[in-house]
Amino acid sequence: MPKAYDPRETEPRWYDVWEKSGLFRATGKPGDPRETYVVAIPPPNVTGSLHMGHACRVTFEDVLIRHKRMAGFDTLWMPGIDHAGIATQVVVERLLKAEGKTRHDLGRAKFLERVWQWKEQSGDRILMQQRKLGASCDWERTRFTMDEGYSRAVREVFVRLYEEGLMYRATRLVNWDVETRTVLSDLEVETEENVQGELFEFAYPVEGGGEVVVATTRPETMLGDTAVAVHPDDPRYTHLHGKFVTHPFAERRVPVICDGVLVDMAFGTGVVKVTPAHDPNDFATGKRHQLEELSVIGLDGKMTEACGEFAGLDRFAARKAVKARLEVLGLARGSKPHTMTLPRSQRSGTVVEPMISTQWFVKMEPLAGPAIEAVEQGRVQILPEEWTKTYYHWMRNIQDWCVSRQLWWGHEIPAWHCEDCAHINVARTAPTVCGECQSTKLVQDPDVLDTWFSSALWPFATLGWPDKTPELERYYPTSDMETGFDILFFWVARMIVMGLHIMGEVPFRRVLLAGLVTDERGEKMSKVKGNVVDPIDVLGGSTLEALLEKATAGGAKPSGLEYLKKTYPEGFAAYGADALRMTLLSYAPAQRKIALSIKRIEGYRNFANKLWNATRYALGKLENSGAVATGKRPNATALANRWVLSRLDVAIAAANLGLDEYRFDDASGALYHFVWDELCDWYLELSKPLLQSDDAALVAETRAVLVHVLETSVRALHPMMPFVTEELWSRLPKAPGHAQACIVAPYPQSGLDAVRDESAERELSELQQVIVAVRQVRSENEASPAKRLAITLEPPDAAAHTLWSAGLAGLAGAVTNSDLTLAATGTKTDAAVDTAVAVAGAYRVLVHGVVDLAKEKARLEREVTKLDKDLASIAKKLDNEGFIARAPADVVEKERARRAELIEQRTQLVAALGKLG
RNA sequence: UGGCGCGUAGCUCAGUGGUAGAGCACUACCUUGACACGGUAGGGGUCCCCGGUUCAAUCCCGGGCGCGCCAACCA
Repeated sequence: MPKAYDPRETEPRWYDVWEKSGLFRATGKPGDPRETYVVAIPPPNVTGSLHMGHACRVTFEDVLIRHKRMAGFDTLWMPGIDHAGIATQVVVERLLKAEGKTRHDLGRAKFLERVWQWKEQSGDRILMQQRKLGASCDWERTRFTMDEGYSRAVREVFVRLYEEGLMYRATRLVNWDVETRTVLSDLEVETEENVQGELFEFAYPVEGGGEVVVATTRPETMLGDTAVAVHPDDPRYTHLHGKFVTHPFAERRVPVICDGVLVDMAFGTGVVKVTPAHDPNDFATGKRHQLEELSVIGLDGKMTEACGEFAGLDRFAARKAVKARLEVLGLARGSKPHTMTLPRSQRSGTVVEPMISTQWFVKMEPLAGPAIEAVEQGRVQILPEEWTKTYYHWMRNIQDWCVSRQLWWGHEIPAWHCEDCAHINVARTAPTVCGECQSTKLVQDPDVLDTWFSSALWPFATLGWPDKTPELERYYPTSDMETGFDILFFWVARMIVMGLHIMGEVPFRRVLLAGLVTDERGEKMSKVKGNVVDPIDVLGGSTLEALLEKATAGGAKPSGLEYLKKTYPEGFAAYGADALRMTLLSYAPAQRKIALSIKRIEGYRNFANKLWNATRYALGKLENSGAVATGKRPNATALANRWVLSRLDVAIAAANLGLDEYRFDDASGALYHFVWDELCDWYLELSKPLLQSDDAALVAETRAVLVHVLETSVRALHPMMPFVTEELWSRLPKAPGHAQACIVAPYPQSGLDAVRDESAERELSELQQVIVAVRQVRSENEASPAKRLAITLEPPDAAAHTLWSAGLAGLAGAVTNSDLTLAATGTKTDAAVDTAVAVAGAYRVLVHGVVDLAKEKARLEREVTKLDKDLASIAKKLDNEGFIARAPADVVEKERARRAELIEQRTQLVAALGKLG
């Protein structure tokens, strides 16, 4: 067995074994008596390559699944890929652009062929990358949101909603992305804050003389102004009520209206230009006053025919031109800087243009009610709980959902427009004649559906709905939905809505929301910043040169490259999937940010190596002994053996609890600390003298405990670190009839695989205190651990004496490399000048032959200072009458006992100090 | 403007009404037969500030300051 663990060899080998042996598969058999546990993966975009966010999803979900699989559930982890409408179309259009073509050159059918072609060649890449992280999905069930069956589900839901009056077509002011030329839902619009813009003022001449000055950040929209509004109570403008102003470019009379909702008297001039066709507030105002909605910006972002001399200009060019013309006409009234927020498209980044357009909408209010109720009643639990408030807030203020998109790549809308009577025929299959006029001139709606509309059906569409499949029967509702909090509205809320409405049942029992993975400074990873850490590089390692090259290719800024050089001067070692997984798990999942640090990954790489070497040690000690892990807790009599089983029990209990309650940090932390701080630091050290004992029964017991504890620890860690644990498990000697592999071995249970033994813990902690005291003296006085020390130990009472004479004395001597003499109970040895006196709990430890008296004095003084500090804080309580009178009796008693012990310790140390002079 | 959250060691973060923790970093010593991807010992904190409740507050409550996210938004 090599001295250091190398994940590069182990990981692909075991993954292959698991997958080929069918160990990831759910049975799917209706008769299987096991309870089910189901997770539907948040499907990554087909355009995507694995990033840290995905790695986080894969890790968390794989941990959940592996834990439940080992715990005996019939587990199904449903994998898949999302067709990602806009993102994918943009990528393929970019490819075409390189060939000097647009999608319009190809036409719709040819273009879609190209997208499918592209999907075939790159679609599986991310699935392969998920495997590298150890994802134990049931791969044979992999679904794509544009599969034939899935499309049927989408169509079915659309038609049903339409039939129920919940899907409707309407002309509204919508968010328009002029770059990709499609409508966006409210959620796809992001606001850029603190943009420095200008507030431009100009005058409208009032009919019959005078003028009113209005202000705007978008001068070009004045071409579509169909009113000027003042506040009805504004005394400055009462003379304008009922008047008209003249539009300087169009031959148009524009009415002055009074509107208390739109106008804020205190802002600007108190007069507002009203452009109903291009502003949400103005749109609402227009409805209130029956104003004309004049569209002046076209879907292509250019000014429309209605704009006269400005027609055809790009919206931003038109802004300049309008301003210039107003200057010429003498109507400009200056401008001032203005801080504002800009709505931008999440996809293209372009400024979103409010436009009047006819689109398909889902009526959300009737659907939101049950979705709120389901959470209120606990049928869906959201963790961390704080998010439920956010969920309610959004659901209670819900707006109708615009679901049509002017794209080619996506689910086609199952609606056919009649060219003769304009009737809209919504149907599951293409109709041949119009249901209204029997005309055969039917044209399918050219739009596709919002990708999130199909995603909303994910938990049941993946299981075969609308067919009544056995899978659907067995695995719906799913168990946990684990995902990033950033898509709570986009996806989770909509899945709950659709699950309840279509299936009549929640889509999952729990929602587990995780934070965003950022770089170690807490900054979002972005190609431009150059701080993207590719999970695959972490697994297999990468040089700084390769990292820089990749960042450069990704378009990183020079400052980003500097950051890379500074932060990762050595590049990455091959840390392995287990190390990355443990690192991600070590952060509290609910944190808003998971600030991933490479140093931390290195720490868990070291942990994997620690576990590897603990096993290496054990295998050496077990060789040819016939000791095997039986899967049953061995009987233990020796203190160290009882103790390690007790500590293992505590760790197992914490691991199970943490895994059940979405506290992966607690679960992984408990096992990490058990393995490193207790198993390796204490038990393995104590086992060395035990295994050298002449007592054959003791040696046999210790071997049995050693192999059991290690094998159980490995099983307990498996969900988190599947690769190294599978490898070690395969090497550990096991009794016949054991499980096929660690991945399907039973998950350890508190009380079964280990058992709490409080007296063993108490007694061993005394041993630890004594050992630490000796080490402290050694470290302070005589650096060399090679020097053998002579020690006298004074036990506080007869019981302690018995314990130590029964074996602890030998252990302590062996571990501290010293000859330990156990003093008779009640002896107070008069310490010689070269003897250091240490106090370990109630024990007095005398270390003889100490050379450096000055250092020993310093050590004692430090100890006394610390005791004084502790005593002062206790005194503050015990001297307080209120504390004695009102604090619980056991708390008071505890403080008194502690004070007594500290005073005794102090007395001992002061006496020792006196000896030193 | 509203909602949610955060402020704890140099850094990244756990945590609790009664003794303040981890990982990394730091200091000293140690290549001991599992492991230098290691061991032993050690240094390091006004738990953001001000009030209140309490015998006792880092924790609960109120206010402030700073920061983040989400939602809304004045042309």
